Amino acid sequence: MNPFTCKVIEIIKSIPEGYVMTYGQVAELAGSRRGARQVVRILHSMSRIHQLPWHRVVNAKGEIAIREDESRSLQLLYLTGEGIQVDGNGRIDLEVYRYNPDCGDGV
DNA sequence: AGTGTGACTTGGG
DNA sequence: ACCCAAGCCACAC
Repeated sequence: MNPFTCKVIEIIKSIPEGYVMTYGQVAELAGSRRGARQVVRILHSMSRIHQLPWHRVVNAKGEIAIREDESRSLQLLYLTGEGIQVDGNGRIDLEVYRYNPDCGDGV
């Protein structure tokens, strides 16, 4: 397993309850700004194995990235269950719920 | 080996 | 605010 994958997993596991991160954010923290798609693949592949909170990962628009499937409803349920406000289109206020490991605690 | 696709991102109209 | 196009990377056929 390459360090990038490992980092991505660790980062996603570090997302606190009630907060979300974008794919690009995770990828950048893992060391690859262009790795957003790779993050997606890792989530798809490892979420079940590593029990990752995949529902706390959204796209840059702050919207639930997944297509219209059961999983999307499940993610919506998880997010709202953690206290995150999601609108009818599955959109989230990134300015409010975005988690910054580098600044979220110190600032 | 080449082509197509995706739970993405950013920039421009 | 919304829609469209181009860029990127890894995997599947």
